[in-house]
Amino acid sequence: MPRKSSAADQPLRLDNQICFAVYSAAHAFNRVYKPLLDRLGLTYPQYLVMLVLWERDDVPVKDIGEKLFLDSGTLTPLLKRLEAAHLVKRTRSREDERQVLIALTAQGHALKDKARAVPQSILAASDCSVSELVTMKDEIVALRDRLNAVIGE
Amino acid sequence: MPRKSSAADQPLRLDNQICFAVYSAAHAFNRVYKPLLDRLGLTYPQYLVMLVLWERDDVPVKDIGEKLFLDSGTLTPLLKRLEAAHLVKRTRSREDERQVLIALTAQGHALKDKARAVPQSILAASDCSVSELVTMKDEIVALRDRLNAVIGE
DNA sequence: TCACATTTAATTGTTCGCAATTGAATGTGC
DNA sequence: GCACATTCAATTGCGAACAATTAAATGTGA
Repeated sequence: MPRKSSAADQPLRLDNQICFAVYSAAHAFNRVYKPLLDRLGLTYPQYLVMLVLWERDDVPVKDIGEKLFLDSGTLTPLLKRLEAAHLVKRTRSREDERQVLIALTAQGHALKDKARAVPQSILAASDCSVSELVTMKDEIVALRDRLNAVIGE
Repeated sequence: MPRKSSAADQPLRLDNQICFAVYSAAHAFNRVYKPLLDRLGLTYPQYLVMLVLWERDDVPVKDIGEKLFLDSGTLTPLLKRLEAAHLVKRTRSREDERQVLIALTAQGHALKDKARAVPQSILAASDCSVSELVTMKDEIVALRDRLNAVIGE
């Protein structure tokens, strides 16, 4: 027999869960990005790595991982694919042979100009004012940082 | 030579992108959920499927996919793993042989009680009032729905 | 110096997520 | 009734994401 929906079930309802809101919004973003990034020959995580490198070049894998909250298990194969696409170069550091430094190639640098169109398209798709998005972004980042703080315990 | 940071670069800065806020928050949630869901023997996407089924049982794969924004390529293997864990049963519909109906087993139903502890722990980890979370959730859902509307064009 | 811990990438194995394709079942227009 | 399109799940292949392990380089303490 079907059970009656009870007040005790409310916290378990899908629509009440902020995590699902975030999870499904992340996928929605991914789907909006897909056609834009296809033109650049990048996946979304690859695009994030390129964003990091466009800000600062010649950094160890670890630094990229800290900025994106990703580990080497994710980044190593991703960076190898970027290298195969001639966008980055991977070289062992002279000072510390454990580190692999990631540097942009000329092609990698050049891609930045093509990438400038992307945030504009995303803004349009969001159908939202910049100030609203900035407020939301800050709230989500604050939540993320509180969650990450709990993990480190 | 290193290029000077310019105003034109601002939209490309990682910290300015709401999509990265959402993306990284989703991963942070995942990491907080991990130890909680390990006790239930579920991954996070599996947990989402169970949330759907706890609300309504005996539904075709497609219905689950519409609620979670996932397709059969993701759900079919996931549901087979849930079946292997004796939490659901997959049977072809009599009325429409194309459909596979997903029903909870007794174990699957029983797991709901153990799952009630999860949202409480997440709320605690969020370190945030319920009303704040509800507001954020509604904003994020609204954004997600606008993004999804663009995709369907 | 030498044993030991720490740091850093790489590797392996499992699970998502999705595009593209396949194949069977169903619905439709004529 | 029959060709045709549509619907639905399954499959295949690729790219994340992460846990756990490995291996090499570096740092530290006695």
